[in-house]
Amino acid sequence: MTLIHTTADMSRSVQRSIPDATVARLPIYLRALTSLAEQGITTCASQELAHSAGVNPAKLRKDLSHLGSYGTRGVGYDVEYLRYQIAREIGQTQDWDVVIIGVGHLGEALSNYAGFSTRGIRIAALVDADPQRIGQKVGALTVAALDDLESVVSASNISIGIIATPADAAQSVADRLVESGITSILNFAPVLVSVPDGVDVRKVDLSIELQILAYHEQRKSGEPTVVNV
Amino acid sequence: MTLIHTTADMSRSVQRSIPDATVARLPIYLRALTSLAEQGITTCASQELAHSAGVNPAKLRKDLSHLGSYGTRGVGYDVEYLRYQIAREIGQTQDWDVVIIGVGHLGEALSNYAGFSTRGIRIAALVDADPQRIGQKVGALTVAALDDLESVVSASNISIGIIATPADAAQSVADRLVESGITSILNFAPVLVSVPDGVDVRKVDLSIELQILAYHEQRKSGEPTVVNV
DNA sequence: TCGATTTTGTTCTCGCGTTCACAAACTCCT
DNA sequence: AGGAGTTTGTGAACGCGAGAACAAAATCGA
Repeated sequence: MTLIHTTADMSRSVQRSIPDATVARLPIYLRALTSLAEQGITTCASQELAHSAGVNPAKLRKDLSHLGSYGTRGVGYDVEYLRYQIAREIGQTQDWDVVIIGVGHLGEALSNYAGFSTRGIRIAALVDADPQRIGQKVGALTVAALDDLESVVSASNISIGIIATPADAAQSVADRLVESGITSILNFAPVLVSVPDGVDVRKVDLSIELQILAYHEQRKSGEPTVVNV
Repeated sequence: MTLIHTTADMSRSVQRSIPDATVARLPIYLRALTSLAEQGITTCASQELAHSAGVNPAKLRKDLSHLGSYGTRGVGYDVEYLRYQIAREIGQTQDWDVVIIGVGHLGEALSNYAGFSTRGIRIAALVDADPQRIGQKVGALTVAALDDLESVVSASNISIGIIATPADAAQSVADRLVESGITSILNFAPVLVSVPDGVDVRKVDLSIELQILAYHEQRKSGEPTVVNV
């Protein structure tokens, strides 16, 4: 087997820094592989896998090449083996505990979202500032007080925080998450939160997604006249 | 066969094709400008605006230059004027009607989301397949039957569809949206939907966002101790 | 064993987006 | 009026990612 018997050269700096664009696609490949496995398919070529993931075969192969050589030339990829390798790479061999701050409609929807559990995401705690909300049950969880955020985080194995609060509370919540040792944040509040270096923030902005669609919609309906010869 | 039209007429046909990356940031600038206006600020330099939008000043200026020359050298930008110009460009001088398909937890959260109305997004209809859900009220809206999707869309001015169904229903819903004349879709279902050319689909995948964070989290905690084979 | 076939892993090229750096243009002050 | 000080708009350099094309490696058949 051609294992990458790394020469001492690899030990410098970051062993393998996978490009961001690739990292963002690995979960898609993982999902596609899981789907193939459920259909009883044990081997697949980059062609098929790329198609069911909606990407170019060359891009798929280049993405996978960042992880190592897990395919066999002339044959393709072993579905189960590749699935495991990707899962290991993106940390899906373990569960990741998450706290949701802000149990409004969105926070509640997130805590009820069925898709998380099969992808290694576990909602471990809910936190809200509203005294009337505190103590209420959402699914199997009880809403804790925002004041107790730090103790909630440190009492469990939580490593990711989801901000589902109104915009004006987001920065303060982010600060307290960082204070509690959280270094990964998913922010749904429509505001920019600033955090120290070393903390990752991803932002999901529902309004902006729709505004982008509206822009294109306007262009489509607006001026079909100018197109010519 | 892929048909590639002559590129010679590009100079005229697309009068102003704003780069995608810029379009995605215009709503952010708009939000920042609105915030400045609420503070009574009437003029701002690219420096400040860029800071409150979280981008590089040069990038901001280049983005704005795609819309036209709305600034004054030596002075900066008139907040209200620029705000209007961006709003006009991205179609926020009018309201955009949206239909949500799938009134589960997520669909309900979206229909209650307060942030839409101030950004020109109006939830105009809700649709679900579950007979028990049909006829129920969510806010001011009544849930319509999925069977009636086409008539719901054509009876109103709806131009954008939001898919908030389970994954296995998404493609079928997308097909029917396209059939109804919808050309802009926001897809929350964790599956790739394929649509004809001319239809825009944006995808929001909550699991993937968390999986990306988990990947970085793993790298951060995993190996500050480097390999040494 | 050898050639034909298949499919991966990688190299190369191209285009887009980001950022720097600077000229153009505007205001203010003397 | 003219120079000093600002700030925009844009040309140019750079880096990253996408996709095409090809060499390397594995299987299969004679």
